[in-house]
Amino acid sequence: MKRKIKVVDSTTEEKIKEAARRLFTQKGFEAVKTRDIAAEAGINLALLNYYFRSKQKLFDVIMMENVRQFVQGVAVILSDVDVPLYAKMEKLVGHYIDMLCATPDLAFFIFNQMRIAGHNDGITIPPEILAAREMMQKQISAEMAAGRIAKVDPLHLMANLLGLVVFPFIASPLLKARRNITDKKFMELMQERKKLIPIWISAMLKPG
Amino acid sequence: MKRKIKVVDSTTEEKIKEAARRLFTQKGFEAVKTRDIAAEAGINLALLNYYFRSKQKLFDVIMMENVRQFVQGVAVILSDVDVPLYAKMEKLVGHYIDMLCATPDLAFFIFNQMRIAGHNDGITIPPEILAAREMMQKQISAEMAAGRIAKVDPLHLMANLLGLVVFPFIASPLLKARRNITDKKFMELMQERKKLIPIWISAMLKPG
DNA sequence: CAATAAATTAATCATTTGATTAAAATGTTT
DNA sequence: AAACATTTTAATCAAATGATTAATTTATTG
Repeated sequence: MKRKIKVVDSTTEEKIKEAARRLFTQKGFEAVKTRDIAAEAGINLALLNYYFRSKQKLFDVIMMENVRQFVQGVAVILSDVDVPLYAKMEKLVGHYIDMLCATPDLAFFIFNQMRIAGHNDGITIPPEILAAREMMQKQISAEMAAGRIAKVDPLHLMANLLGLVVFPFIASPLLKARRNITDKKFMELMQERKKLIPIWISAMLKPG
Repeated sequence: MKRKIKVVDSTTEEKIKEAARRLFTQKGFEAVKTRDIAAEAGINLALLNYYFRSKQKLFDVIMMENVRQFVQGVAVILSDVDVPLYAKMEKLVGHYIDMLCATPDLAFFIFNQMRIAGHNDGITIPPEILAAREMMQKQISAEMAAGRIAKVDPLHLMANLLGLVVFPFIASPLLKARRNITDKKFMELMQERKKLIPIWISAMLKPG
């Protein structure tokens, strides 16, 4: 049967996927029961298996889409050799903060899955990201060689940059635990960080 | 019955707790089955309930001990008003990095639980930590007022400090995904960070 | 040693949970 | 409308899972 042109995509399949995405991203694979998904989506339990064969298959779909969302755009930004390092950093930070403001649970989900994967078999980092990272690191190394930034292991820089961007979202319950930090205030602070993080990184990188 | 003096504490109760700690900390509550714990501990399934009443109760014990471990010492370091800010930072960073090197999964476990708690009822931050944080923030505010450090929301500083320390452990699978980063190399880099993070933070804080 | 308490085991229960099935409802085609 | 395919539903299954029980073994006490 030919699918109708999806306008709002409120098809059953999509309802299940959206419910599953919310729950899986928030609670992880094991904590979510197929009946939870069915209830959240407002559909019959059997339809989950009708459309996705199994809970695991459904999760794999969500997982793939989540990884793609987390990764999409980043490779493009990092790979562009013409953009100087500082501008690239600004772009990257802005991109990630915007994304995490929209879907705050995403970071946790991704890193959790990587950790689980690490405990089991191998880890699957999208190759585009690995490539983009190599390119970024070459650019960093060049800056170091030119003496424009301090010489430290590039991994430190990657960790610092990502950590400054991502960590507040992972630790948001701790940070919000102060009375005067509302959700709104938190988001404002994250917006501030778009400008602050590149400045901070630059300060950290001053040679000497 | 009087307990024998615990020498190595290889009692059944302790074996269960250690197995449960490993599994819960690594995989979370839902993913761990009581039979997994029994197998890991090498004991009969019924003994788990004999000693801890239920899976939930056992988890609560582990949870409390994990939080305590994550928090212990920090309040002491932060609260000492006599120690100047920079020295305090060095102590704090060293303490956390040492702890996370010993038990790398701990950070993830803690933040995950806080997130889950946040989705449900309220969040429970140990009051000692809240108090210590207030005190630390006062000290920071004083430095700002004296013009010795840049004026930004203290929450940024807390996020930066914690993020620089904790994030590498949360993202270690990503960071290790490079061929030349072994576990040993990773640990060495974390040791380096003990000295680097205070320097970085100082650079970030330069008023100006 | 006998008696009592504590620790351990195997078997079993009652739910939960992922998945399937057969029938009913809805939609599409001719 | 008749025939057919697709989607949805209620009922059910089999395995997994947290927990309990009754019996057995081991340790402690009088």
